[in-house]
Amino acid sequence: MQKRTLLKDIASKLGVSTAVVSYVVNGKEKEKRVGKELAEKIRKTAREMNYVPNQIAQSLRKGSTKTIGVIVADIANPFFGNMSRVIENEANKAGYAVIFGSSDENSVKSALLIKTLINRQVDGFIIAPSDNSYEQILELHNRKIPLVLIDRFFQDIDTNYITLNCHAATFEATNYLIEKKFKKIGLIAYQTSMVHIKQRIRGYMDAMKDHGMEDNIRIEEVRHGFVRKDVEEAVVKLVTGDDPCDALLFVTNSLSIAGLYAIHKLGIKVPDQLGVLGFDWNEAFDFFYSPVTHIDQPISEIGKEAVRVLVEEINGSEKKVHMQLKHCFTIKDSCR
Amino acid sequence: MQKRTLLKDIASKLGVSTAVVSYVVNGKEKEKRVGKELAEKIRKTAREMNYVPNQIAQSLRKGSTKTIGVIVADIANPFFGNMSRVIENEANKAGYAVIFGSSDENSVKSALLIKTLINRQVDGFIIAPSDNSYEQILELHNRKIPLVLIDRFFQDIDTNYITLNCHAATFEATNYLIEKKFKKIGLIAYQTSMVHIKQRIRGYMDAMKDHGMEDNIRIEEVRHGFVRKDVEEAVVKLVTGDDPCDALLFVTNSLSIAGLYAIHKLGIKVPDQLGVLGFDWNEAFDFFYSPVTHIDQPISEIGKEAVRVLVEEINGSEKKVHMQLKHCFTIKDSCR
DNA sequence: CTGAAAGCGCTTACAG
DNA sequence: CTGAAAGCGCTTACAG
Repeated sequence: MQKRTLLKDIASKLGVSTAVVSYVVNGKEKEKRVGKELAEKIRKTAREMNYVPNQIAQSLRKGSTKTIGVIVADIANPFFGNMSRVIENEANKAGYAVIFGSSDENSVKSALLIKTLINRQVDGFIIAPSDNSYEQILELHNRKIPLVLIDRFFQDIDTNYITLNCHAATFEATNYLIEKKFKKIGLIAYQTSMVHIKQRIRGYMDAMKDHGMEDNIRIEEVRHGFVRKDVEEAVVKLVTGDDPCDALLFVTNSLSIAGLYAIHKLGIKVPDQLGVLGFDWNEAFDFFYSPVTHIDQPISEIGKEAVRVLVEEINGSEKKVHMQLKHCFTIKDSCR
Repeated sequence: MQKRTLLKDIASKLGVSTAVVSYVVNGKEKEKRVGKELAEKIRKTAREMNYVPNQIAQSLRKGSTKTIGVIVADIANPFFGNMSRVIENEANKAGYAVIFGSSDENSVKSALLIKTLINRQVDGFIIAPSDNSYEQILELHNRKIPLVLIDRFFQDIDTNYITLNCHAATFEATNYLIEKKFKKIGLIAYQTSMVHIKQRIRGYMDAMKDHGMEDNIRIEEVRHGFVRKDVEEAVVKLVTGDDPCDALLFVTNSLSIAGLYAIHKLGIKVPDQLGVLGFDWNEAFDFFYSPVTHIDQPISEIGKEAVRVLVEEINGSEKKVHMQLKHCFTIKDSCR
């Protein structure tokens, strides 16, 4: 094993103290008024000896690891995969490394991840909080650990958050379906107490009510961990029988995909027999025989803002940022 | 900010040395023969004061960070997203955290990521090496930094690697197409010097030759960073004109998707006018109007083995592991 | 302009 | 059985 160069190796080679070397390699030669030739000599030797600072030692000394912890539901889900990619890029640009963890919407896993990351002294967190993680987030908040929530938030914890304006998204989507003359619009959502889902449901309900269609409101809530099965049952329930829905609105990426599988299996023709409106983009939407009209989240903007706000809090900002960004609406063929 | 509990806080509260406290919280009370009641008292106090060890300090002292660096081409690509998820789970089980980075198949980014992760003292690497990263991998190898390559490898660097047996995969796929009476089978690959792609091309060529079809070999190589455009041009070139291909074989996930877009756009009917065979699973394959027959990689096994082998090397194993796993073959409708 | 020394929070060989 | 002390590799206030 080729030995790593240390600060003191450079210092002893040059017969100076580690302090000067540290000043120079950290670009503080000006304020510490290190001699010009000495500085040059140190830089040259450092380069020759291939010196790279040990960041663990720096971290311990400075109390900052330049690392952020990111917890999402599942990094293999395209929505979170793309989001993670944006966060990674932005964080790296700002000099931070990122440790990712997937909670699977499970509060036990989430608690474990948070604990692990705290042990590792991350400078802050970006979290898409799972159901039942209220106490965990509250504790981070109380301990004043820099934190930005994404995708979801808690109404009575005053953390930073960057989310979609979910109500506006499903409100517009529902209005669009109504405008396209769909009458019996069913909604498929998760069974959860999380606000973002509640808002999505509320947006749908408000649009229905605005058009005097409250009697046609049909909502099915499915369980995490049983998505494929529950969605299939929900679709069957909503579109078969003697008073079937003529359109379905799904409120997340994974629900949309599971819904498409179910619709495909039932042999129902989209959009002739059934209008379909999805949430978040998924490559598969484009390849469905009737490309899927959907709500698009500004993933890139959410990720960038999350990193920006987090870095500001790490640097001492006390102002809490609450952003609810606007969706985009991509019209394809599935509900014309 | 609620102050963090330190080892010495517990020690001074109990009037003992930090040494004993350290022994107890690390479960070494047996071998250090700490008194039973004292051990119990320390454990209780640690719990009450909510003690969690500062892992940065531990790392500095022990010279091990219990962190691994993972570099893939793009974590937002489903293949690498799923792979990363497996690696994350396995690493966490083994007590390691994971720092991810995406190289975008760019050797400059890759070099930067490796440097950053080395500064951060990761205990080892799992890397899907990008084109032109030969020197970087060689240096890691020479410095004896624990390392497992996945998905790709270099023939003349004796690192651990866990990959697919790529030759076997395209060999079988091509044989399948031939068996289904396709005659002019075109291949779309990346323009690269990486062995895994070369092997995939070779598997196709060998199968063609075995059937005396060497004159029908048609290969197009596209550039990273221009996938959508180049693949479209390649498809046009291969399937139009006066001697068109009757089937196309794609050698990666992203090429397959780009190919499906192009085929869709051209209005070509699959499988009647053109057989299609893809690489790696993608949700979109299932939703293409003619679900895509494809080669499936054992992602879960690759990820698990990679972590297992890496942890063994970190723990001192000198034996290099070279595994080329067998693919699965999923038959759908796109080339019957 | 430069250096000696303390200290970040741990672990562990050593002495008692 | 227990404690005092060194040391991991840095940074930085302080003294000269």
